[in-house]
Amino acid sequence: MFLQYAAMTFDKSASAGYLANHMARLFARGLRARIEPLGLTVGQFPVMLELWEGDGLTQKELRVRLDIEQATIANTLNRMERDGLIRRTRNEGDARVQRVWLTERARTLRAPAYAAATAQNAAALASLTEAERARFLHDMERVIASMQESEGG
Amino acid sequence: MFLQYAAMTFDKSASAGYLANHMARLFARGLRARIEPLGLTVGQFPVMLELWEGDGLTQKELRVRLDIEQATIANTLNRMERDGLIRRTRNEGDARVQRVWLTERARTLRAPAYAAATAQNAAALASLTEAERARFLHDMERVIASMQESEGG
DNA sequence: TTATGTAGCATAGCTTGCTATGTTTTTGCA
DNA sequence: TGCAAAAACATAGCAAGCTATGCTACATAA
Repeated sequence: MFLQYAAMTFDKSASAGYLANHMARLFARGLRARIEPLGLTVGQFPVMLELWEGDGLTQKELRVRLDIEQATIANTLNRMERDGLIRRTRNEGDARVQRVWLTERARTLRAPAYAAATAQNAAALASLTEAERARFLHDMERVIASMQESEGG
Repeated sequence: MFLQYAAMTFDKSASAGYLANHMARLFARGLRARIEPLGLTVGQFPVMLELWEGDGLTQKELRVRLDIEQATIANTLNRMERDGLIRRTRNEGDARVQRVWLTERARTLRAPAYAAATAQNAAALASLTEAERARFLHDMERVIASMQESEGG
């Protein structure tokens, strides 16, 4: 009886995938509201994080570091170039490769963007203690690692 | 010095929002691969979970339960009707309201869809103990609740 | 050297999320 | 009763994710 019951129900609030999706949408909503005044979008944000740490990266380097598909990064870079956040140059020595550079405007956004992301993270983690936050981040990393493994092999 | 350093850097692997987004994308990739043979998509899946528990819900009821925007659920329902998963009827008594009903085909997908979601959750949580999983799900619910609060007020 | 394969990027077309806005029906109040 | 506000849903248009496919440049092997 119990097994049959278990097979016929699915508690969404006990589903990691369901909760992860909901949590990520709420993070995106909050961050979107905070960075919209800066002229940034939530998809551009992770690219900016990489480039603020050091630009001149190739499209492939961004794709690998951010773990997104090649077509996704290509389209995001198109919008970022359109919006005046980046410029792209061809690589000498290998004409297939392009390098991505921040514009001056993009550089000025760094501090307020960090502040926006930090504020959103703080709001999200408000009810957790410092120890619980560290543990929670670590658990997310473990879950990410598990899915990356089951993806690759 | 330390504060200045902290203000000028942003460790993405220490950012809850960054990790939540990455984790949710990996969940979606895995679930997409598992339910694609069933003719279901990741956006339709949460709607199906609600309807399998009892159909005849209104669009507004789905919107509130799933915490997505009205336009999003409207478009998802359009695709589900197109794909033969649901039918919509007008509510007697209030012509503005519609009720959503599963088709026979949609009902047959319940067991294999539950199995797919369960398998994806298991793969994701493989490296966590049973106690850690429970704690992790609970922490996600707390984080979700915090963001919903800061949204509403 | 030439043919074949691979690497890097672009493009087409889809889903799923969002905001903004329009339409119709119902409600509520003067 | 009639009119304004609100409620429920539809639609337009954008961002960001995906798969599939195409193009060009480079590498490699016969």
